[in-house]
Amino acid sequence: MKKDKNYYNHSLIEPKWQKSWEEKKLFSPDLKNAKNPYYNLMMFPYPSAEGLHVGNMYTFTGADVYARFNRMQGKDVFEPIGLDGFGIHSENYALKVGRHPREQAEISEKNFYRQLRAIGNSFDWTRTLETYDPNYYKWTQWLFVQLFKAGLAYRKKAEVNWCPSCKTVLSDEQVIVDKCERCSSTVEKRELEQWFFRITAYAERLLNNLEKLDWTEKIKIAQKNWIGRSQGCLINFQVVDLDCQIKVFTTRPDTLFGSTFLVLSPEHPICQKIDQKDVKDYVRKAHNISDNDRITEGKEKTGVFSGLYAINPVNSEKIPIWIADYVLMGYGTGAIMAVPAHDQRDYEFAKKYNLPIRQVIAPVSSSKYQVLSKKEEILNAKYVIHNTDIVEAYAGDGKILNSGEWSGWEVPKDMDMVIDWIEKKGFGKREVTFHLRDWLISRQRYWGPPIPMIYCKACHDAGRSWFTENKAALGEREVSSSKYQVLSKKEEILNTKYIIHNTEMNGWYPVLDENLPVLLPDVEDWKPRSASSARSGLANKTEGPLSSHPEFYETKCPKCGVTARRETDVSDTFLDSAWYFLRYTSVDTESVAFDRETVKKWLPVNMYIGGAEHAVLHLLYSRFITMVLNDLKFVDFDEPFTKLFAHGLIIKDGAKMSKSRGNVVIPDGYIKKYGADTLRMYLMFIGPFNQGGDFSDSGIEGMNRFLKKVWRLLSEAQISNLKFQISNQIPNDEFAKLDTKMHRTIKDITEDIQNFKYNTSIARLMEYYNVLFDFYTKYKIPASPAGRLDTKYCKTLVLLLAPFAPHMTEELWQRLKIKDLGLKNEEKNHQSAITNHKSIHVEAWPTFDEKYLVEDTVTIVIQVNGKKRSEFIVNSSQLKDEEKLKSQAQEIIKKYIEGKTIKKTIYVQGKILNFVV
RNA sequence: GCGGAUGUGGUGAAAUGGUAUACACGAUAGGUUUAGGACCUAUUGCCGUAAGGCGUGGAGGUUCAAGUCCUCUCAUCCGCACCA
Repeated sequence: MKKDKNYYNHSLIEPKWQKSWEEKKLFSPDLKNAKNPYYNLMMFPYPSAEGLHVGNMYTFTGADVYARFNRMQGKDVFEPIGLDGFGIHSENYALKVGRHPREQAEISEKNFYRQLRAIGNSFDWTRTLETYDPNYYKWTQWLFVQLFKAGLAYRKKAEVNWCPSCKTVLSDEQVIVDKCERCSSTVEKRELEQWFFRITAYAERLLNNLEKLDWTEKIKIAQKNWIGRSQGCLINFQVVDLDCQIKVFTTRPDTLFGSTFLVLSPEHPICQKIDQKDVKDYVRKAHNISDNDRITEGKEKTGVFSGLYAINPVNSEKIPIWIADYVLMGYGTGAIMAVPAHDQRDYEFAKKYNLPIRQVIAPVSSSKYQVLSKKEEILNAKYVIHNTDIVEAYAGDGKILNSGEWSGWEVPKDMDMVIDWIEKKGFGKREVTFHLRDWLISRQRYWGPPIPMIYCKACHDAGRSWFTENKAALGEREVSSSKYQVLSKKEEILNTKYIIHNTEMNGWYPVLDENLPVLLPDVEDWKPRSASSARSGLANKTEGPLSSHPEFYETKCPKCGVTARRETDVSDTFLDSAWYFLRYTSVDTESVAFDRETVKKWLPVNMYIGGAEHAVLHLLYSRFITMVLNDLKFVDFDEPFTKLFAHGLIIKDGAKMSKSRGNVVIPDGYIKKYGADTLRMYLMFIGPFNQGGDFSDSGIEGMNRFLKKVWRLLSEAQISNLKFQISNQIPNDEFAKLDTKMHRTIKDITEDIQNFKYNTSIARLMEYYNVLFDFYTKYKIPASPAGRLDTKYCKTLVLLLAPFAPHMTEELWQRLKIKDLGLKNEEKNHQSAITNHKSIHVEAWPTFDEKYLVEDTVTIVIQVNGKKRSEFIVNSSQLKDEEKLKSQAQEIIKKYIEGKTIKKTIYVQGKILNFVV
């Protein structure tokens, strides 16, 4: 490449400013005293070892443009960065390359921070954090203890998702259909005793708060669906000849008369008690197949008759109880009342097993549903109808029939009428059910914060637990959380998700605060172990690598002082990231997790930018943890992120970048060749920031060309002190045009950046450049670019460009401030000079004036019947003179309207003149 | 099945109900250059010599005027999924 004097040497200039900004702490706000705090946060990355790819760079740059824009608006912007380097994803990579996770973390950290510096973001480099740093995870463990003491962390034996490849349990949110979120292995079901966080206690609040959040709508919808609130009715069915009731949950209590059998999930407690071979076989078989197989086996329903009957409380009918795996234990009560006429699944089941079908809803006459309504005999049937011609269930509205005193009612929208009736009779009650389940927090892995809990067998045998000694504290908690209540023994059996403080908690004590952190020991055998090799201290078949290290787990009971055993599982990596935004404000404090005053000043986060893939993972967990901290009076807000913007995804060849696909694009090569500014702008130009796009390097040359053009226009080709002379040769209206264009550009770009429409912002910059270029080319003055730069037109260009191309604009800005520097220095020195002048990135963002937005002349389009036929230019002052414009226009388009009558004329001021003929 | 999104030139993509394709990429021609690159100029939705016509996945509708609003429909992508 030929290097003339005007050559923009990005490889010299970019590192120069990156170093300068960091050294001067230009982007490190004074957290205690900032007047105008603005917390601009991008979801922190987990440092994959290939390094930062352009997908990461895309999202970070997008967030950075926003931060820089706001900083120039006069806000004290805090844009921290850190690494989410604990957890399965990092450990799996370490496994792959055969390196110890700690060693790999060091390598990744170095590489990632190097890359993050090279992209030129305005990060606060004085306040970084890494989740695997003991100074950080000490407080992650502290947080766990807080949840435990609040009764929100508990152990229970439950059917959990087990990834055979990662050799650990997973939370519901980490199972995608039936595959592990990390390695895509099919997950298995295992009955294990595990630590859970009681996020379900916050289900209602997590749902209701959504309304007040200024978040991307689709994320709110995803959370809403995941929480999955449904309102309905709990109904008790007495089991015939047994002192036992079965509770079912239904959202359609109005169809109760049509319930002709009950169905239990194979995991339902009652099923375990039935001593009947076919039942036992079925239950065992159902247990052994994965959820996905249940679904994919053609959806053919299977089941078995339990031999038991129940009484339908509304009409005292004796109805059979069946067991079928289409009923899930994890939702509702694990038992349903089947209404085959009005539920498709029940219908299919009834058809297959020849069970009675009774219609109790008559479809409204306007309904598309024909099959039921045309059958007179069905409508008139009194009671049980076997195998009628009904071909599918009808789930819509209509009139209730065959239902005793309900017959003739319209199907009520909110079911209040029906539920009130049921409650009065006393065999059921109003109930709300959620899809959300408790957060399974333990992981049988190495690379995470050890769960800071201690199990003491002596205390266990004596029936002691932390709770037995702290009942009072806990009681308070129970009152403050509406949904959280201790159920009776009986309810526990039927409703396993609410098992609280039962014997499983006996013997458990949290590690004392002064003993935190529980350090993750440096062990050689850190790899996940197969179940068979696990040494069993507890009843668990499946434990993490730390369970082979007595020097780690052997400890003293905080209560009675005898030898006790530490928990050897580590916590889920999503716990690490559920509170990091708090820690950023207090990375240096050693006495608390976060400084309350600073947090109060800076949080909630003003703008959180991140990927939509975290809709039900990180974002839900962070909200939950914040609510807990709010309840425990550690923070005074209960939502962590006021605004959330979901950016798009950069894909490559139509697919998400991933190492398995081999389509990961690393930015380093592009940065080396074109510079970070070019790549930043290219990425931002691909499309709207919330849409992402396909990465191809075809357009990158063009963007580099644009930046070089700007540089050429404004850099000092010949060093000169010539001032810009306003020459008489230049007509005044040329300046008026420039002014209009400049103010228009400021307005458009300001609005576009606020809406994350970076692509059109850049387009406007290019247009503006083109106008300036034409102007300076046409008039060939001033003689020197240095003089050009010192005009408001060019300063504005540089300022507007600054958030996108921070390095080049800084260089230009500093040259402007030291115009004479070049006279004394060689070009080389010039490019490496750092000045003490105010950085462009803290200069004021240009403002526009409405009065300049009005143009002198306007083009009016002439249409005939809505079709464009011509146009003409009118002086703005004449726009109001409608009659004159009309006659002018008619003259112009004479040939189109000759011989026709004008029926109507529509004039849109300054835009369109439409003749209807 | 439910929910969300997206369909516009050769490509990435613009368009408060008001000139469809801004801004780029690519392509073609010319200039400049020892050559290549870079740079500059012009052209570039489709059909047509032209006049003109046709064009925003498809079919209707509302309107003086529809990419935009309404109804139906097709395709692709992404969530969730036997949720009672």
